Amino acid sequence: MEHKVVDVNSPYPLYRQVADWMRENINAQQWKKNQQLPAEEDLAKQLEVSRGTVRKAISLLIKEGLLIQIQGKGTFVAAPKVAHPFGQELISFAESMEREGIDYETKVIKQEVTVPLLSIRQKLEIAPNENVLYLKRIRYIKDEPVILLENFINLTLCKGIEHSDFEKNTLFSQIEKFSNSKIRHGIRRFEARALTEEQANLLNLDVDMPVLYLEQITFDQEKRPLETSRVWLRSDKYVITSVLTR
Amino acid sequence: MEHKVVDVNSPYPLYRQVADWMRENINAQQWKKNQQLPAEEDLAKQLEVSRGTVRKAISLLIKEGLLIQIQGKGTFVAAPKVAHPFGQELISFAESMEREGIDYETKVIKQEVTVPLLSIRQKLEIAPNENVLYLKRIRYIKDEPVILLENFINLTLCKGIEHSDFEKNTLFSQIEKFSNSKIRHGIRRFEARALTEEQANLLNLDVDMPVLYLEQITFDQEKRPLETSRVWLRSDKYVITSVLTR
DNA sequence: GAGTGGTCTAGACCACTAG
DNA sequence: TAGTGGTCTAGACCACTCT
Repeated sequence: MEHKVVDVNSPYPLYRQVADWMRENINAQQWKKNQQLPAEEDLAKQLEVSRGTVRKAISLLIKEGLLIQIQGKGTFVAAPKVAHPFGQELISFAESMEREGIDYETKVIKQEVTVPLLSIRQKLEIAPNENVLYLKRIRYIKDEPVILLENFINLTLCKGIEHSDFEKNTLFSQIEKFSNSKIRHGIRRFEARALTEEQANLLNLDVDMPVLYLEQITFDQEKRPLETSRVWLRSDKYVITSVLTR
Repeated sequence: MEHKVVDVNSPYPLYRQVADWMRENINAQQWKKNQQLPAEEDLAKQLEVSRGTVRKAISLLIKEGLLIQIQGKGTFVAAPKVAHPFGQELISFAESMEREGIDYETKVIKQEVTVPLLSIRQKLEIAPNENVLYLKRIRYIKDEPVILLENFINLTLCKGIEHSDFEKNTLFSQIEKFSNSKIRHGIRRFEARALTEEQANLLNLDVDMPVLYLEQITFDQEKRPLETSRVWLRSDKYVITSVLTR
């Protein structure tokens, strides 16, 4: 064997290292569609971890829609590739596109420190005099506008973030850097919306074209709201799929 | 103590029994919002199960959005009640409404055995001569139409289901009964759509009102497609929320 | 330092699938 | 019957939070 898959000295937990290794095997077609994986016990022996650790890694990839398990038969690479593993894992659009290997560009339309409206203050649980960073961006795929994003970032928790370059860095990475905490969970709410004229222009769509609209609040490990955002998605260009289990 | 929470002779796994007991405690306000739960170790001792079983139960309720865990602090009842725990668990609209205690009615508009179009056949992986049950229903909440559903059910796998009464029974329950298998996972795809005139009439909306549209395929434990459906949701009346973790 | 959740192990037995 | 995943246990140690 070339080199060990898992490294006990890594800052990442073993099950995450195992999952990353498996995801690589799938992406690189080492493990092909519908192919059966080695038994959990065998993988555990090969990687020199316990079966529980292998199972935890597998369960992550099942959530992502990459693997399927059938009792008595085995573990298999899932056939349909999921466009965006949306409903399960808190993942930014940037992270999702990077994981899928999609090239995209981000254009910042507005970036300013401001005092937000009540509805935003309530979501961020801040006082009337506290500032937020307002960010308005467009994401392009193949030079076509696909996502329009408005973010309101809690400046009390993310001091200094207002000077970041959001065309080069993702919002999540900057939030984790400046808030000195970890993004842990989020709430997303889906709706269908019509576009305003300005938004339609930005997304290169007709005004009465329906788009997927979602509102999101992102929290840190202490359940403090770091950010809230509104997102308009061209569902003709960017599909949101979710794999659910029972 | 009145009686044991878990029963080793039950057909349900222990972690599910523990999760059900916890959900009951939350619903009955025995455990109130933001309240801290006993430590995992204490719960395990009290319920006479291992800590791993308690952790598995807790992780289920975290997926449902009912609990929150913070390392070093504890496990807490989540504050915001989620409208529809959508993105995580494969759950039918009927099940979700029942769990939330929402009263609803179902009206069957059409129920017929038919040979479907190619796109449906592909989703259900059936031959050109195989029949499906086509079902068109509307769900009402407080006498207002909220959800329009079209289902195509694999009749090869669910023989006899075409005579069921779908105003009295949920689709999932009938599928599991007639297919003699268990629904295990599903794929959902979100879009925004405008309504046709007929659909607008059925949902009591204007034609150009955007609605949330979703397509779904439901599979059994062997990954065979049992059903595919198209759903139109009035997002002004029925909110889809999802709690995500990282 | 005490208390909490997060990770990991080694081993056991059960339930389901297939030959 | 052999091979697979599903469940469960008991115990260990680590990382984080709070005082």
